[in-house]
Amino acid sequence: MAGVSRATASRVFTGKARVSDATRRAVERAARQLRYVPNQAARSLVTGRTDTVALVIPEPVPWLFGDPFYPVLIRGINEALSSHEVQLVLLAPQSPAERERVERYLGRRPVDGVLLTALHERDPMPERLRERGLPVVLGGRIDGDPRLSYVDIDNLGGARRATEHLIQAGRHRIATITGPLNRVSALDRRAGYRQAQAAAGLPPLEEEGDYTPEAGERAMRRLLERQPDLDAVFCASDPTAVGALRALAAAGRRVPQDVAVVGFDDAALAATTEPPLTTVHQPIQEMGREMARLLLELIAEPARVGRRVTLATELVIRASSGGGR
Amino acid sequence: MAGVSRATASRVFTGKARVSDATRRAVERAARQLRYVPNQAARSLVTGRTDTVALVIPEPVPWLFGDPFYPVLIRGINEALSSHEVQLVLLAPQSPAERERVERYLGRRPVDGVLLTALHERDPMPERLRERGLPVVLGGRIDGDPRLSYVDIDNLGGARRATEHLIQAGRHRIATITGPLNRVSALDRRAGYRQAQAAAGLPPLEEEGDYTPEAGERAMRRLLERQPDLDAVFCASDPTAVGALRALAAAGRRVPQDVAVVGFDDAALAATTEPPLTTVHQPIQEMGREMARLLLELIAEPARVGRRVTLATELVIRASSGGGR
DNA sequence: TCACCTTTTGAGAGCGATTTCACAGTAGTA
DNA sequence: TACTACTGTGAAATCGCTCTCAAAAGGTGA
Repeated sequence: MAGVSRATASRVFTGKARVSDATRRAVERAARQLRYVPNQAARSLVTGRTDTVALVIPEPVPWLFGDPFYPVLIRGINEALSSHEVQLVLLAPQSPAERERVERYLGRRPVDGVLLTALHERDPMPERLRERGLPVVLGGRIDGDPRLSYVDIDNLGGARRATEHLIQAGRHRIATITGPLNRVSALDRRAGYRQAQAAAGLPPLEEEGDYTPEAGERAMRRLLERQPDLDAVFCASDPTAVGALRALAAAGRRVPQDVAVVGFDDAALAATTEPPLTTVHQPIQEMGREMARLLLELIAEPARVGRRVTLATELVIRASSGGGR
Repeated sequence: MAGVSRATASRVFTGKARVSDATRRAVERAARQLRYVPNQAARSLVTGRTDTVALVIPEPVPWLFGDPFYPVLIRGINEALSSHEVQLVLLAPQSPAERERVERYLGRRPVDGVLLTALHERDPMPERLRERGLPVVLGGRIDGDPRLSYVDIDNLGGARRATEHLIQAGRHRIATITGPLNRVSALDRRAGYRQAQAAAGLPPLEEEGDYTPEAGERAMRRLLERQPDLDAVFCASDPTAVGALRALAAAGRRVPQDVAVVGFDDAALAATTEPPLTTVHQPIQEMGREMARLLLELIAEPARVGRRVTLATELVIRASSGGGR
């Protein structure tokens, strides 16, 4: 319709090669009239690229409690992707069967690369995908093949500084409510707590939670039974801290006068608790950006060895820990 | 490697044609050794199918407040999809620019069909996608081209019954806090409230919210100023009702003795408010199932005319409305 | 005007699968 | 034994695009 060969038309749509202005316009006009859009499958077949990357969120339950973790992460990812005309798709398997289906699906290479988050400690999925030749970047550290790239938050350092903050505020009977201990992030946060306690010569006092307020509340009650005179608690997540605050209120303890509380996440809800929550800020959007950057690198240069990035956390001091250091 | 032609190997992987048991096993063994997986792009090119459908969630902000709306919807969708070996991918554009990119992307037909939710009243996206020949099913009614298929919740009927319930409980000064009025669902719920009020000869008393607790709290305060002696409020969502409860508590009103409260959604949080919330249950998982079913039909038979399904809602009576009818 | 260089364009191969069509075997029937 | 009817398999076309290579067109300077 534009009076040119398929080759030239293709040049207009891919935009790489030079085409004279006149023909470009003719082709574009024809395309508009015909409502023509290049077929993705045919294009992928020859280029070997789909210009799509997947974010796999194998989280069965809550999209993180009322807190915009994924929206922020996604915004960061899209930020890095947008300049490359790469589309992000989400895969959210809600059961083990669906996880397997997602893995089979990804094996057929409908995407150029995969971002994985919310992994458990020894999840085999990333390694299997990498073996199939798919570029993979993890959100969150995992102890495994050193060829796997990841972007992590400095959970250990953040937890250590949070605990140190409590120690410097004069607290001496500091407990912790951990996250689910099959998650590396939970282990790292506990390790940070332990380091700080050990350095100050204080004994650890721990109860396991699972990052939810309900578990946090139960764990706090158990801690109060075990050690009624505790004067501080480091919670491995902000929702956990919310639960702990509830349990403390129910037990008649004042925060921060009787018990200081520190959380982790700097979720939106941290600023709105009563009292406002001292917590560890994690740069979620930057994490997304960095994950996407690494993945694009890996796609461009698949032979590349695994790269690891750890992003710094920052202590945000509010009223729940008894104020500034 | 299996000593057969590509044609036969293909027959094994597609599974449609008959292949002798011996060759099937030989091909499968070879595939396993070679780690061979059919390439999706090449397959799509010839079959014209991608065995993928997209769920587009153009929601910029909260993935619905701490409430698993999308996980439940997704579970329903996957339920209907799983028997057809069709993979669901999510597209979550977080800005107008990203929405456009998603639309361009879908135009290249990387999916067989599209599910759309959380639309505003006059959103042009579904119509544009349908024009491009993409099968589309909407989650939630939209007034537009009758060729568009949708699955809706009976918002009007649910709201009407909720209001009637308040009237039958002897309330006579019943207000409503609506949702964002650019959403069809919010308009329908308001219409249901109005119908019930008009039928009982009661005047409407309305404030606009946006389905969030914050807006609900503000709206409730405004209502109390406008009509201090109101004795009931119908809230267009459960989070809205949570906000309203906060405002009522702050104003010293007892629920349900002074003011009866009814919500809409039957979100998880409805059962845990103080007092537990009377609300309108919507069958989210069934909605997802039905959306996927309609879409699969449409993919199989694209010429099909638009189909509309409305799912019934159900009033769940708890303490916040003063008990049983 | 001619030789030479640069830009623009077209012909055709090829990406990796599926699928049609025809042809061997193999078995069943007369 | 000959004929028919299936089954199972392979050869080759095809899907819609991109990209290499070579030729045509357009410019430049002598």
